[in-house]
Amino acid sequence: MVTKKKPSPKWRSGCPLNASVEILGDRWSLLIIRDMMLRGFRSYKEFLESYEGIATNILADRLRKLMAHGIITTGRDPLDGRKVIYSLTEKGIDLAPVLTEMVLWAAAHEKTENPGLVQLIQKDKEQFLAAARERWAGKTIAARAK
Amino acid sequence: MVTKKKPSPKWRSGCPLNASVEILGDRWSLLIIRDMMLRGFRSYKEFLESYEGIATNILADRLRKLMAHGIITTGRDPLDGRKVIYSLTEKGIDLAPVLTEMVLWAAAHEKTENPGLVQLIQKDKEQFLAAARERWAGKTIAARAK
DNA sequence: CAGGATCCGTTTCGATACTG
DNA sequence: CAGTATCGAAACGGATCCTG
Repeated sequence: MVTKKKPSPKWRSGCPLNASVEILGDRWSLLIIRDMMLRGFRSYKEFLESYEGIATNILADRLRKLMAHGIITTGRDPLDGRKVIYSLTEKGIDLAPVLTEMVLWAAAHEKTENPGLVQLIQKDKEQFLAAARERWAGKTIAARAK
Repeated sequence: MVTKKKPSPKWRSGCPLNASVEILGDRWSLLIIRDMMLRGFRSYKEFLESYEGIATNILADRLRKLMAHGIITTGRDPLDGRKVIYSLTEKGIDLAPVLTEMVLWAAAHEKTENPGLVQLIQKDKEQFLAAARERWAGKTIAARAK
């Protein structure tokens, strides 16, 4: 039989978000970004042991995709050359407002976890974002100094 | 009836977003919400013909899930009793800030589509959100008044 | 005809085992 | 520790069928 090939330019653009939904519309990518941004995770092992229980191949795949999209970078821990660490890029850090709004929405409408963080964000959103940005800016530079 | 066999308590909670990632971390749900919020889509047919090309069973499934999560409701078009229309609930409308931040992020970092809308949002985010909220509040009430 | 439900071949995901 | 290989399970897409 003649097999129809799918070259997979399936996601035609034309409306906002069409391109980014590939990365933002994925559970694991979202959770990895959240864990880096909100919990400070940086290593493969930390993500693996995160209690969502991601599989090793899926984790590797998503890290690869996030790198391909320029949202994270990889490098060696400057303090311990054996360890591989991941860092958010500028583009990744810029997702903080998206994550923040998600957390606020979830807190308002779903049963909320970690009310402390939520209250902190609610109290001063701008300051929280600035702090997150600064914290990550330093780490990114450190990681880039390979 | 269809798949009702989903106990799957796989998603343990403990950190913000864990509960909501099920809906926010799904391509199709995200696109449906976007199409309702930004493009004013309301009917099954409109979603189906949206150029992302969703399959009928997938669309029906996602609409069901969005309803189960209380993000949309269904009802008859008050102007045409034969038509089924979907509306954002309050909870759904509250996703506007999340969508807005996503659009801004995508515009800043991916090749941007529909620059007009993006500029509109950038110019006055708060006013855009207020307008969206008001527009939908009216529609929701109209849809519920039947 | 709009709004789905059902069946089925294909693609992707994910749990586990294994490796440098 | 940081991943790859494998392989069954689930999701997807597409056509078709059903119901009001």
